[in-house]
Amino acid sequence: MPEGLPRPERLCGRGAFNPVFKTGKRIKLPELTIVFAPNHINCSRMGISIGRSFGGAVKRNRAKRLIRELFRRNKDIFPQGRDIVFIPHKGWLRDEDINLQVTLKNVFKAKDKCKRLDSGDEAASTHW
RNA sequence: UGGAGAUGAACGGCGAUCGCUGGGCGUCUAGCCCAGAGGAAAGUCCGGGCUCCGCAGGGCAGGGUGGUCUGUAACACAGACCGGGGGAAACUCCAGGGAAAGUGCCACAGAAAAUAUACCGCCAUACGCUGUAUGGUAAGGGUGAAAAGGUGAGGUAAGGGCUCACCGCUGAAGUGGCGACACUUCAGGCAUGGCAAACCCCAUCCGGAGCAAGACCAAAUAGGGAGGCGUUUGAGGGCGGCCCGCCCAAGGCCUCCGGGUAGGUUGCUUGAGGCGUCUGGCAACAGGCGCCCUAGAUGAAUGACCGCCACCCCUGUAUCUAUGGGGUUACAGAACCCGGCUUAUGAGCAUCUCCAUCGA
RNA sequence: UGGGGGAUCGUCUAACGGCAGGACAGCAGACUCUGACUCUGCUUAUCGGGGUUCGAAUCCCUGUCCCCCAG
Repeated sequence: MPEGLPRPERLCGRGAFNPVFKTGKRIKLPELTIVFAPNHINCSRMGISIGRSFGGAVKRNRAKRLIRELFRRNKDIFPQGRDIVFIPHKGWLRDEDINLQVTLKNVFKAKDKCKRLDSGDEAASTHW
């Protein structure tokens, strides 16, 4: 799988973000919240929503870069054909992101299992 | 060597891999090459450029500035100087015009808070017997943040610029300086208590909005829209608020087909640019010559990881030094562009100045 | 990004440059057999830092935070 992240694989504009927020499922982790919805395209797209309350411009850019890097390096963990939005929480960025990678792996593995068993998206969000 | 003050520059370097943004080349796709955050990019507190409002008119209102001169595109900025405060000095701080144009305020306390006045006092006179009345006085006490020149001497019933000397103040003249102002002489005999960051007066400056300005392309939706000419009348509208003044302008005629939302393109980075040098100037700065091109995103690019060197920190061995581990630091991220100001900041570096000590 | 407004007890609010007041809340006491109501008393505040002034919540400068508008 290529490790690039060109513009078609990112969410741009309010028109791309709003359907995800309206119809998407949410997974809440202590570090961040993940919202995802199916998009009817082959590849999956990602976006980051981060408000002013997270910190200054340096902190926000830092968080965005780290999340983008994580997504780009580990595309195979994430499900295909989804729009995924990451919302980092306030106290993040104090620790390293190694833990986050592992937890994300676990999350989506569990989700795949549930999907196979229940053949639905609903089961994943309850545990996390 | 120690302490203090002022100013300036810069915050790792090289290489490899995977990514992002812009530009160029290319068979326009694969790919290759080049470039890619700061001194504050921040706050948005001032001043400009640029764009539109037709031109950016006059007065009033409103707002800014406030020692002088100079610099500048302009400034609330900078430089030099003047005056005052601080410091032993280098140096530093000051919204630093006008209180005799007018209005207002000065709580409590105090006799009195600004045309002066008199609580305790002091003195004189009268009555009277240790007080009362009248008059004089403002030196002393007391109040207050502030009490109507200060100190000393003479004088006086007691006192008082009442008189004198010095200081301060005010006015006039002269000299020096572009000027703020300084100095000298003479006169007045003390008059203008403070607050203008209270209203205000004086001088001077300011048209409004802002790149989401503005220009262009253009799905959807509605059916009209746009441009030009022109007369009577002057409705209505526009020119930051009001008035004046100015302009557009209904109905008419002619010409044309567009309109403008979602979205896109542009504005968008060559500029009051930077560096070096010479000349003028005390300086800020200006001028001449030469060289250079140095981010341009739009859910918003500058990241991750590895190696070597450099620097810093820590622990043990060790004490010239070597080895091991960790870190690349603080504040912080361009959003039309400049000049400032303010604020946030870690460890240092360089230059100059002053003081103290030691040495020659 | 640009433009405008604001910050006062725990909460809502008032103030002429001169002792920061009121209501609710809290605490204590009184009343009551007890509680509620009522009464009395107390506690608690001018967003931070400078300046002007004798004196600042108020005037000026500067920072922090919040709200609104344009899109």
